[in-house]
Amino acid sequence: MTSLTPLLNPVNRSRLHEEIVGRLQSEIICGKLSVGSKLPPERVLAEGFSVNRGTLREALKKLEMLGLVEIRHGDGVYVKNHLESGSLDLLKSMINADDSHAPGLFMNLLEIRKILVPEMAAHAALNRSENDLKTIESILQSDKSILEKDLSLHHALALSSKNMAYIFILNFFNQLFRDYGNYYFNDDTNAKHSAEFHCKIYKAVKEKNTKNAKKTMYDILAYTEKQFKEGLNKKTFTENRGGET
Amino acid sequence: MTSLTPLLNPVNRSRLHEEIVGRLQSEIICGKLSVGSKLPPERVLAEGFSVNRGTLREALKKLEMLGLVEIRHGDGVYVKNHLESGSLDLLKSMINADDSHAPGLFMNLLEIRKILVPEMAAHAALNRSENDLKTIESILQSDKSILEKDLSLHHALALSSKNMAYIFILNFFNQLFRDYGNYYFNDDTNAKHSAEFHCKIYKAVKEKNTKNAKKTMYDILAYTEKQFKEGLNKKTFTENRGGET
DNA sequence: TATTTTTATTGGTTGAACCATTGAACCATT
DNA sequence: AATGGTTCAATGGTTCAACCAATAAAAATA
Repeated sequence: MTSLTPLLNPVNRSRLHEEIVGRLQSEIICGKLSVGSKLPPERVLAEGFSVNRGTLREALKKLEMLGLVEIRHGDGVYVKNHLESGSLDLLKSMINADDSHAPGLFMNLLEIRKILVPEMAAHAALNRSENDLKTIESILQSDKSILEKDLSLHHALALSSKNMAYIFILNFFNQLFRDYGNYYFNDDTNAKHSAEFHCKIYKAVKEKNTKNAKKTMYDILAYTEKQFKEGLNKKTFTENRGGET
Repeated sequence: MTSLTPLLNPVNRSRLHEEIVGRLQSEIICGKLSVGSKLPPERVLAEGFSVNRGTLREALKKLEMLGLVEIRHGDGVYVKNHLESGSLDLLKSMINADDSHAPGLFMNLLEIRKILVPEMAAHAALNRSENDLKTIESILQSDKSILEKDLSLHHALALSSKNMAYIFILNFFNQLFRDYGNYYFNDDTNAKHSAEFHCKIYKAVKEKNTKNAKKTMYDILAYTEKQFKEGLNKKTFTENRGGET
């Protein structure tokens, strides 16, 4: 199989409770369900959605984890203020669900990434072991796609930093870029820039040069941000998901 | 009620599926369940835990959201590499579950907070509206506890930054400090330091002085980090949770 | 009025079914 | 041998009908 499968997103075959999560999520976020108000009982909600109570409960459970509702045994389900209790996963959820706000939210994330990840690179350069270095080497020499290389490299740097918080936050970014990264890497100029970046950052980490690691990382992220910003003015956002190994 | 309820952790009245989440979570993280391996079928697992299948499913759903397993319809449930796919919520979960690693993980988070939140403060100073300023004022003049004031203030700054990513990441920190913050604020010297900080940051934001906002925030976070670091050498960590409005 | 007891509501759990998807084995065609 | 279609068993997804457990509100009691 060659590269004849350009934009085959994994078909959106939502499980039933996911559908319910999506609907309630948007109603909570847009304010139709006011903060602090009590939702109808599970039995009523289930009936309303024409769905079994167990299925509905799985949806509520997910909404609870996203920080959108609070479930109180014996009492009811209450709408929370997502601005006060929403989780990072909710942000991802919002990007995937709301086309009109997605570009802005995405740029918000790139902004933060630009602050955090260069610092991570510096820590990686400082704390990396010999094994970490070998791992990075083998990633760069592998025959994976440029996107996969990039994701793996970032992950390896997170591991090298020896800070679990970097690792988990980076997982969040990587999950996002696994969906939207091709929008960037499909451009040959961008791919070339990133390939150069891979070499530079490897060198900096090898030499334990924290300053260079930080600056190298910052430069590529700033470049990436610029490319996304320009691109997002032309096309709609969510149609850029997916495709190609 | 005065200060006679110092260390009453919210009684561990785990809902049944939470108990299961906890057990599977620790088995996955410690490596007893190897990455990529398939879990027994739901029906078997449920029997093993002496629990209904629906209950077990709610547990699996949560593990899926934490990035610990992948559920494939018609196939099975597979263990994922939490270092590659674990979410930020998992980090919180680990801190609450694993006493021996909690201090290290907590310090990891403080490290990142020290990088991110000063930048957020700068953005807040830059982008704050008149309304944002009034909100901050009323928070500082309220009669809430110093901890609650601190949490509210940070939230208000996040809102002022006009960057949704800051808001959601800050929610994460706030949820953590709602549990462990009293460990810091119960010390009068610390409380005094923070009260001064509140005034300083308010002034900086009012004047739209991004540099001062950033530095003021950095200073208090560095101080906080130092206090936690010293404190954690003396006592065990999780016994410091809780208590007191 | 304050406290205790009762009751109705509501989330949590259970058990037994059936539906939908997947992967593997098997078969047929080429 | 390789490809594509068919069947079948395993497994997650959903449904239904109960019952248990916690809560809040109402009623009874002191």
